[in-house]
Amino acid sequence: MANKDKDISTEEKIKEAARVVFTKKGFAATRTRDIAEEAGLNLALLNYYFRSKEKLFHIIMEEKFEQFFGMIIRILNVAETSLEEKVQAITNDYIDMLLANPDLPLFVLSEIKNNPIIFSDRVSDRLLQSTFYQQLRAVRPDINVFHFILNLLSMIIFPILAQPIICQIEAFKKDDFKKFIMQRKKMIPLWFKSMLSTELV
Amino acid sequence: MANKDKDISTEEKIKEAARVVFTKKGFAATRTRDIAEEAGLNLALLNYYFRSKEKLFHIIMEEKFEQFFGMIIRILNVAETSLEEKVQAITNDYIDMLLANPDLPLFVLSEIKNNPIIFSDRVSDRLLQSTFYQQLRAVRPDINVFHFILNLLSMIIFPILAQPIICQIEAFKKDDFKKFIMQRKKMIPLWFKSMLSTELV
DNA sequence: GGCTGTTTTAAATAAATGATTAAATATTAT
DNA sequence: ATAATATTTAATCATTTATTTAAAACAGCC
Repeated sequence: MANKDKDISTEEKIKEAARVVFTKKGFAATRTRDIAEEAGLNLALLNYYFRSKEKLFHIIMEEKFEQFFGMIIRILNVAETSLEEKVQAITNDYIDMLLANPDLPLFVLSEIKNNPIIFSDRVSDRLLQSTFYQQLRAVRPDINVFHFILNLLSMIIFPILAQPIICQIEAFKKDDFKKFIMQRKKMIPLWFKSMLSTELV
Repeated sequence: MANKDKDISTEEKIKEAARVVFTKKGFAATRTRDIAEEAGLNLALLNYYFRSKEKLFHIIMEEKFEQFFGMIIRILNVAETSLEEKVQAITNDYIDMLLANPDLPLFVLSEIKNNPIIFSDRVSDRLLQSTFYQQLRAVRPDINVFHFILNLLSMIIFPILAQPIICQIEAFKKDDFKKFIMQRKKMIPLWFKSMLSTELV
């Protein structure tokens, strides 16, 4: 084998370019030439290192799915933390992650819709067996607590999805958007708590 | 001019097929052949009636943007209704519309992101000048009430976006998803009210 | 029926794009 | 240093796909 440094370097350059372009434009809209250009490399190298556009895409997609779901699952499954602590942790860490990866949610939602494979690691099951889920059920045995999980994720993720719309509002420039989202770090846990104790008439 | 009925019929057949395919797959992933096939018509007719794939797409896109934003803007601008009534109306009507058009939100978000044009009718400005916005400010002058608008839309729209994920959960079959969303019609207004009266520490 | 303009069709064209090849260059091992 | 191996490049191929064309089918009208 040749120089390991260089091997990793070009292969990783391609993957990094693929991450950027695929998550920004999705599978169908990205051309292999876009990735090669983003990486500053010859087009043929994509097929040399990864056999095809599809194979490269699958690698990136799996990575991104793990990035999207992994953090949620891990936090919700911690046994020692309280409900409030989990909400706080999700809100904080997930907002930070999404601000650093604003293309991630739309990418994941789009590609799952195009190709609703059964998740290899059964994300959904792990969610339903999480300690968070059990803790919620203990507080609100009267309703399907999946509503609350969805509300929490909605309030965190949707504003990121809507960023291109929100940023067209006069009052919002690039910087303001980040500030606006950061404000939510404090408020979402409070709102969540209020919702959780809302009586259904 | 020849038979008007037939003119409208084929032209409308193409538009209807284009609505279905474009909203399901987005611009890049749909081939003109897909639309022709969906319409049951010869491929060349697309270019005969509409000059190009792009021109046809723009027509559908404008339609869909109006469908997505129009109802919100109209309800939020009614002068006579109370805050509670507006929340109730948005929740009810918008959930119904989205259940009938589940591909709409992802389509709109994707295409706006690809091409963040300034909206011709200034959706964002109309939102900031709506009576709903003023009513919210009257109740909560202490914080940026755009947070509340976003929370409301998040809780309504995000579950539809996440349907392909949600429906992989064992407990959710197609029918259950609709029931689940319908339950939210009653709860979202109550949750919203709770959030609105949440004190920030 | 025959003329006129419109609509539809099948086939041709041209551009875009994923993939391959063969030669050139660089790296490693002997 | 030299052979062997691995990587990179430019050019090309093959396929897909949007668009055009030219002729056929059709409708309305005198």
